[in-house]
Amino acid sequence: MARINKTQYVLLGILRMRGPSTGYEMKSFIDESLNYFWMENYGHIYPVLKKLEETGRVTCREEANPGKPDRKVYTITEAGASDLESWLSTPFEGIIFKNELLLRLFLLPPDRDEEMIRMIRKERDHNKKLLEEYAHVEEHVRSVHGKQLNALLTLSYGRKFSEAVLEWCDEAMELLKEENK
Amino acid sequence: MARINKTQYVLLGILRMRGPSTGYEMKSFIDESLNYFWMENYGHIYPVLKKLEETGRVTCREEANPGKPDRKVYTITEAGASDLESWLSTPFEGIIFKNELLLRLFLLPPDRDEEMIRMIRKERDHNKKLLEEYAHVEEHVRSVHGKQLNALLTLSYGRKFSEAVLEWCDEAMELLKEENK
DNA sequence: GGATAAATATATCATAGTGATATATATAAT
DNA sequence: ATTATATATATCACTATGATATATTTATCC
Repeated sequence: MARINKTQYVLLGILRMRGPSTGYEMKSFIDESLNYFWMENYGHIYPVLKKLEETGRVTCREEANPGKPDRKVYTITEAGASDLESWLSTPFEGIIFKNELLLRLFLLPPDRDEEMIRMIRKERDHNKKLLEEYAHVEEHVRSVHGKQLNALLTLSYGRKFSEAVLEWCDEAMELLKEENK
Repeated sequence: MARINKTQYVLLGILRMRGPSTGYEMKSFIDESLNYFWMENYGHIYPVLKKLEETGRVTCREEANPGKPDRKVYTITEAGASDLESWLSTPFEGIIFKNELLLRLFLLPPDRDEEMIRMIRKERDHNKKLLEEYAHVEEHVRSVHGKQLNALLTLSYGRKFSEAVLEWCDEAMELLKEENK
């Protein structure tokens, strides 16, 4: 199974959703909206945009932008839209998941419980903060977009996940404390 | 912040934990034990092993292995162990998380609820299966290793996560059904 | 007022990481 | 008898990441 470049579909999807945009605008949008479950960076966005143009899936018009680099405004073509649709209809792969906390806990030799506890506590704090953020974002989404189902679904996923992590942290700490009695 | 190659620490950690091993054995171990939160592949393991040897963090002895390629058995050196320790004491980054399901839900235009439901159902089934697997593995870990805290902690993380996903799937389906009434 | 940071906008580079594939043989399962 | 799996190494092309370079305007801080 050939590995496929998903960035191209992210960009096509955003162009379809938001209309003509620059690479910079799309990156900002990704950072705001997809950040909890997907990320992209310029080092990938610009080359992919170039390739999308070469293969006729987007068109580009340059706009003068006094003092700053010219804006390259991309628009999705019909070929691009149909390409996006056909990708959307393929079966998808699961979640790519690399958890450095679990890796470190696993690699740490026995009798290093203090370090474990320190790491777990950090993770706990982090997820507490995330949950607060989600609450704010959800409020914002509900007020601004009416019922933006997609956004709400992805948000609730993030919330469920962080809640699960919090529970796990508490249980893990309990286990470690018990062990040290 | 320079990006660092984590594979090297995974390999050093495994060598410290399991003693002298070949690349193949370490890959098998990763697939069995870390698979739920970390993965590595040969395309990275072999080059990194070579580099670890060049930088004196492992030693290598070749063993004849009639009919098959020579086994290259790697052993962690003191330099390697201290390098591992110093990495273990650095602050760690969060979870790398790329969720293709959420991406697709987000990119799908409105009024495509059937497709959404299909995707969510698939995710639900997948996590149901995972939970069953975890139950078996946990039994095995508890019986074989006595109280292997690390393994139990990572397992319970996986369980919590899948449970959260199941809950989310059910809620998401409810939301979608309500919307279509 | 002057310095600093952030926003706008493009792009490239080296390195990290992935999936497929090549090579070769023994053994186990169908 | 055939096929799949396990053992064992290694490379390749491509994807993805983080840092950095360039250049200007605008906003913020002391």
